[in-house]
Amino acid sequence: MPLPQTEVPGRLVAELLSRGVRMTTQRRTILSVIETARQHLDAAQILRHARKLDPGLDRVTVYRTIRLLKRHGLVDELDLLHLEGEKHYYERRPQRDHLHMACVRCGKILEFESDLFERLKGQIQRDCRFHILVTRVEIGGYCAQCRSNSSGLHPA
Amino acid sequence: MPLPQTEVPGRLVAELLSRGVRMTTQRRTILSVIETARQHLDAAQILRHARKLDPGLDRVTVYRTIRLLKRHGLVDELDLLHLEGEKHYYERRPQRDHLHMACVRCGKILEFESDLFERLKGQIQRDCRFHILVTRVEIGGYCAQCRSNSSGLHPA
DNA sequence: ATATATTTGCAATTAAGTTGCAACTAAAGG
DNA sequence: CCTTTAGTTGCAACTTAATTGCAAATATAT
Repeated sequence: MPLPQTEVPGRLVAELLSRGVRMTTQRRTILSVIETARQHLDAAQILRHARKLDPGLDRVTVYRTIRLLKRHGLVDELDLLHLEGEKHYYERRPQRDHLHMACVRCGKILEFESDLFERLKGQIQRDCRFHILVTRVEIGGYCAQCRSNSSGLHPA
Repeated sequence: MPLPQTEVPGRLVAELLSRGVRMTTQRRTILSVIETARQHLDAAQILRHARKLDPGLDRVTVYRTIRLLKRHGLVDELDLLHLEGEKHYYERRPQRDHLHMACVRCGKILEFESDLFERLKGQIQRDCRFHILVTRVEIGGYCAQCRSNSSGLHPA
C-alpha cells in the first residue's frame, strides 16, 4: 500500500524551503502535524501524531525540528502556566500576537487578541527603546463556565 | 531614614503565619533569600544562597517551599523565555503586575508596568468573563544598549 | 512537658530535553 | 541520472530540573 504523500505544501514547509532549509520526509511529517493541530501540542503529542504517519520517526527529530522552527521564528513556545507538568506547547506563530488564558479549574485554553495589547507593545518599544521579537502572555484564572459552575469550589 | 526601594523584611513569613502555615527555620531562611533577592533567582540559586545561612538545607525543601508559596499566590514563576536552560525563576508577587523584557543578546531582564496592561486585563475580564488570578508577560527582543551596539550582529 | 500532625533530608525516581556518533539522504554538480 | 557531500536521522547514553517514599525530626496546641 503506497503512502499517500499528498500533503498540500504547507506554509511552514514553504517558509523553510524559501530560507534554504533542507526538507526531509520527517520534517514534512512534523510540520504537517503542527499545521493541522487543533489545539496546542507538546513535543510528546507531536511525536505521537507524527508516528501515526511515520512510525519510525524518533522523538529526537521532533525536538530538533521544534528547535529549528523556533530559530526561524515560525513557532511560539508556551507553558500555559505549567498547569500540568513542565512541558512546553507549540503553535504556529500567528500574524498577530494573541494572549493565552488558561483556566486553572478546567484547564481550557482561550486565546484573545486586542488592540490594547498592540498599543502596549508600541509603548514598550518607544518608552524602553526595546525592539520586540517575540511576546508571550499567559493569564491564569477562572473561565466563564467555571465561574458560573464553581459553587465556591477551588482548583485542585 | 526609610529605604524606599527595600521590601519590608519578613512579609512572606508574616503572610504565611497569618494563614496558619507552620513556620520552620528552613522556611524562614528560604523566604529571606527570596525577599532580599536583587534579581530573579531560580531554585538552584535560592538553594545556594540558603545554604550559606543553613548548610544542611536540602534542595527538596527549596522546591517544596516554592510550591507552598505558589499555592498561596505569594510568588510568581517566570521562565524568562528560557534564554538559558529550562529552569524557572521566582519573584515575590508585586502589588501591581509588571511585564518582563528579556534581551536575547545580553540576557538582561527589564521590568515594566503600564496602565495599558491594567486596561488590557480589565478588557479580558469583561469581554471574556474570565476572572484573572495570575498574569505572566514575557517579551523577548533587543534592549536599548544592544540595539546601539549591535553592528548588525545576531544573538547566539 | 507532651502529643501529634507536619516538615525535613536522604536516596531513588521521573520527566523533559540534549548530545555523540555512525548510517543515511536531500540537493547540487557533473 | 549518477555521484558527491554537507546536512539530517535514529539510537543509546546522558543531563538537568523537579518529584516521591519514608524514617527521623520538629513546630504548635494542649
